[in-house]
Amino acid sequence: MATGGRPGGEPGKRRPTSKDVAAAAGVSRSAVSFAFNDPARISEATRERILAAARELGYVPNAVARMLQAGQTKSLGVLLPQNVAKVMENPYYARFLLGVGQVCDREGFTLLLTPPLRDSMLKAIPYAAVDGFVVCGLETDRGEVEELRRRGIPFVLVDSDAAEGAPSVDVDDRNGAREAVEHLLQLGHRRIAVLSIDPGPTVATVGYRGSLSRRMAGIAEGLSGAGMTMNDVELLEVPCTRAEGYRATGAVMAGRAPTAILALSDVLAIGAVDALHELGLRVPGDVSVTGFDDLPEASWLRPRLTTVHQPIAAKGRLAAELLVSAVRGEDQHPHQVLGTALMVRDSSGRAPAPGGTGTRTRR
Amino acid sequence: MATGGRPGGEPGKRRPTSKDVAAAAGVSRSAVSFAFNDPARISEATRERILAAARELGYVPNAVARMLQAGQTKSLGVLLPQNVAKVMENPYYARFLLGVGQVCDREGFTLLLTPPLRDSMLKAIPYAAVDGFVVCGLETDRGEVEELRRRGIPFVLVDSDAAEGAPSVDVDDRNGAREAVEHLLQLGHRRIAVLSIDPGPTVATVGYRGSLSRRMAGIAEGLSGAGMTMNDVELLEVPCTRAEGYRATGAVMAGRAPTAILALSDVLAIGAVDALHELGLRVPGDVSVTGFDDLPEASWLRPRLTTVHQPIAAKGRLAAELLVSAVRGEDQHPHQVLGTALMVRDSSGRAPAPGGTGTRTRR
DNA sequence: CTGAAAGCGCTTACAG
DNA sequence: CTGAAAGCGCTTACAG
Repeated sequence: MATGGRPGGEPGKRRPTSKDVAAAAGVSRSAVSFAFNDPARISEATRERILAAARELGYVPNAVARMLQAGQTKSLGVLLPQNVAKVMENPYYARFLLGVGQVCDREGFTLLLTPPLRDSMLKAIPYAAVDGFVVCGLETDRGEVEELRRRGIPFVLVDSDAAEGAPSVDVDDRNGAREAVEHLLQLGHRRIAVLSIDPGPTVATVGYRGSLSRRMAGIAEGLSGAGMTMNDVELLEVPCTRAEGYRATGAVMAGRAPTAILALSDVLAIGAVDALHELGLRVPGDVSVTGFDDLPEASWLRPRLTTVHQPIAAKGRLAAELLVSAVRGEDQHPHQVLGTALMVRDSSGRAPAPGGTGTRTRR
Repeated sequence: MATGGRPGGEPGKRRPTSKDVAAAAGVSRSAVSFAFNDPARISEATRERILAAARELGYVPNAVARMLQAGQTKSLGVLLPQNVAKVMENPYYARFLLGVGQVCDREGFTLLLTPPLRDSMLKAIPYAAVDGFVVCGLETDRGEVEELRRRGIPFVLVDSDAAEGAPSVDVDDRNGAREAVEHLLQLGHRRIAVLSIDPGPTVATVGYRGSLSRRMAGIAEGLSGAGMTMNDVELLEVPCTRAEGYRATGAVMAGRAPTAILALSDVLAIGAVDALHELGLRVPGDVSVTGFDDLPEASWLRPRLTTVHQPIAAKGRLAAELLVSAVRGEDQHPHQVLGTALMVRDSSGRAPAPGGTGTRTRR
């Protein structure tokens, strides 16, 4: 429904209300309501008359009024860390929303996409007509979670830092990242570039947050097994798009030219592979590439991408299920962590002979 | 916000209302409202007291109540032809929603995804708290558009049959499909399979609708240039997923084995290419494949997909812009048609020597 | 079987 | 500068 007085189809016509229908059918507004919601309570004749009047006037009950009265919206909000366009550009979110959508479809909820308001995810809350929020990638400091909780609105945190007691769903980012590094190290790679996701401005003041911090920790852990530290890898941080992965890879290959690129998202890895091909380099012959996410696309590509699988849709599904429970006031199962797994495919291989860009064909 | 009494964070705590805040701060409810919406109207001391009380109680204004009173929701609905999970599985929609999202972000609207209710797109309308709808792929018969219009809710039709007077956005499907066929015919293909999107049950009773009907017409037109008709091609209709494209291609190659597959979506085409590779067939050496949409993925793949480009994001953007105009009661610019263009890339080539599966390597 | 009344939580002219 | 009152459009006990 639309609350606005101005219609699109027939300009100038105010949307009819139950009062209009009641008048047209010569009954009370309650009778109109019953005709729609509890047909058994009125005689068939009256009901037919009301429904006919409604059809005639183009009446449908106002959704907002109904929600206010019902005290529920039957709609779930997804509080996004970026604007809608950015999110939709990222296949990761399409997959995540698929999972959330499965639950919405099954439970009869509709799905509201809520981007930050004036750069704040929390500020968007009072403008969303929903029964609760799936909060994506909130860069939590305790304050924000506390604030969420104080408002008494059901919510589930995804890809954040687990805040004690707050229902949340994560994957084992640390383990996934560690496995990816170890894989590359085992293949003999020592000059590794980490193609990471731009953590935004807050990183300077508060350090890494959420999944990114766990992945960084996993990388450090993996490196330490080979006696290396984060200082021994080249770290690039870019927005999470194929184009940026492409661009950054061009830049890094023009410089210290690693033998392996460990990307923290498949989208970035895909851009990296393209850039390497464009430079006339073979993947994995000259440079190995690993991704993170295991998007469906990762195995469509040639070479098929070696990447860290995370159950994205399942994460969305679980988050939505926890949220629906919370909305219904059922018990909470606070902190859930789903597993990751390294998928070794074709984009990673042994490091080229040590010491050398020698054999490498540069266009 | 959430209207529900049951919070997720602190169970049992009723959400505070402006009345609670007013009581705590010792002022009237109007004062509370002013503190949030028109701070200049009250003294700084009072305002601070109110805001402090609100913070203390975890109060945020109820979005639904606010919408009801304002007569607008600042949110746009997308009326989907399928459930949310299905839609999110289709990269076409991700791209379309990207376009819609750009406008929402810019104009400060939030985006509600509304799947059909009991198989009816129209039935979902009275449950959506939005100012208007982008209606995707409605299988219009005049009745439904008429009903939409009578309800006085702003709407814009996308990928439907243009209904006179109803604002709508389409692409030139017919031309796109015709170009794809002509391209294959020019390359010498005569045994062509059309891998089409399952039109759903209504097709039996009312024939093809919307973009699908236009694409079919374009194909027929293209074929006629070579003295062929629809009877001379093999038509397969499957749900629009990569997996179904894969499956159908396996089936069709086991049968009459065309030299070209014209898919009516990139997702299907991608599945087709995979299936052909799996069968040990070369693309385009043994079989040519063309797609429709020109998803970003189409040019990531090897071979890069020959496909019909349609400006998906632009379509979403334009639809949302028209809708926002309608919501604001501005003038309508009814029927907009965006262009398509054949992108000839690497998945299509000359038909193999006529007459023969002879040279083909079958695993 | 039907109607008058209260109330969901907010905002906003209107008085003071 | 602040408060009491009406109203957004609906639903639902409660009387009749």
